[in-house]
Amino acid sequence: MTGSKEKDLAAAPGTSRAQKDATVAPGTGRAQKDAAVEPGDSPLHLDRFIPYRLSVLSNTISMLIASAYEREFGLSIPQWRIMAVLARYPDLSAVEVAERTAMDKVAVSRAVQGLLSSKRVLRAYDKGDRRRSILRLSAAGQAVYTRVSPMALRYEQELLSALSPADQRTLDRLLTRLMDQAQSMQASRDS
Amino acid sequence: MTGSKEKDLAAAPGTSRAQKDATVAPGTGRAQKDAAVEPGDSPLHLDRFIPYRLSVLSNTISMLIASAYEREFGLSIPQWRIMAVLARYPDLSAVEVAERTAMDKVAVSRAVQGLLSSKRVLRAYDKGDRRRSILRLSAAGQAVYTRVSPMALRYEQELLSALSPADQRTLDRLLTRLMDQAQSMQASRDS
DNA sequence: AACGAATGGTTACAATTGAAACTATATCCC
DNA sequence: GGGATATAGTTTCAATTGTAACCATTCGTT
Repeated sequence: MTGSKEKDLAAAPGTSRAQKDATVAPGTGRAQKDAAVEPGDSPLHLDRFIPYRLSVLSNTISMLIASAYEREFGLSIPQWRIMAVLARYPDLSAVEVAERTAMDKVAVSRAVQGLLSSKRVLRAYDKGDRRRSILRLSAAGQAVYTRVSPMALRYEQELLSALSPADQRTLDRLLTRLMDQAQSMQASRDS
Repeated sequence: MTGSKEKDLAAAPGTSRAQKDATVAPGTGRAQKDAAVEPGDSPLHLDRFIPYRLSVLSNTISMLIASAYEREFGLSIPQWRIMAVLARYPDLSAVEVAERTAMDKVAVSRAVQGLLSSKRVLRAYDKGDRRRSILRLSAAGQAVYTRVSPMALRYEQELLSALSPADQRTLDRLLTRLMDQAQSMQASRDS
């Protein structure tokens, strides 16, 4: 079936060959490849699309940081988030942790199980409401946290060092605004 | 086993009960809950941590938009990305698509299979190199794209409408800088 | 007190994703 | 020409994640 099926698609002359470079820097002289579509013809360009760029940026950063404390402490992102919130607010229940970490309760349950078995979190149950758990870092968990958190903050600082202090403050403000807007869009959809 | 195990953890007086509100607005007068930890005692506060905020923001937006074109066109995020890039650059191979969509080749392979079976993408093979595929939108795929992309752009606009035009330009600039920095951090780690 | 609804949390199962192995073709080098 | 090596893409298997169902307990109502 290699016979004659390709021809209608392998149309553009000089298309198939060429191209050794991975990034295809624009403006390299020969611009034949994209001949069929004028830039601007297509209304949406992925590289300019803010949701896409946010997603790629966020994934890049998360993987960068996560791989560091995964490698060094065997912590997953959910586990690390839980430790961070328990470090500041001990004795939260699982749902309270979920609210503060933007995770759902299933994710919290699973991550807590991991933290329990690695003995980094202790769990008790509320006397007055025996459904509620009461979570806090163990001494070992505290110790891990005091080593992980400076590392995380260093990564953040290194990232932000690409921005002037003024731009850093602006970023903070823009993120807050965008988050508010995103939440209101979500709320209006769910209404 | 409900006997006496909880006591060592359910320590803080008045801790277990109380708390009806989900968000625990700071500065509500009674600040007993967090008694054990002074704010500032813990070096890292998740709500202020840029990588965390980026992640939550990005996920919120992605889910918001994705659920729309999933519901209306049965498109997943990877499929939608591929269509967007093929709309602008027809006749790319799978790895070229991967490069332009920040996806790996396995993800592209799977998404392309979906797009092939829904007849929204056509695949041919390069005459000169029979490993290379040549992908482009079908007429039906084009038609879907011309309906999806304005929708995506409307979402983006609605999101950005929370920012002044000047702030929108600033956001663009900051995202570029941060992405460059993230990539250079990644590169220096892999080195 | 007793029944139905709500809440906290876990479990089970399906769908998605990631990593490694694999097939097929092409290139390099002798 | 013929083996080693690289590249394009798919498949396979394991791990992660999402969704729904599920206990247990508590609350609200009568």
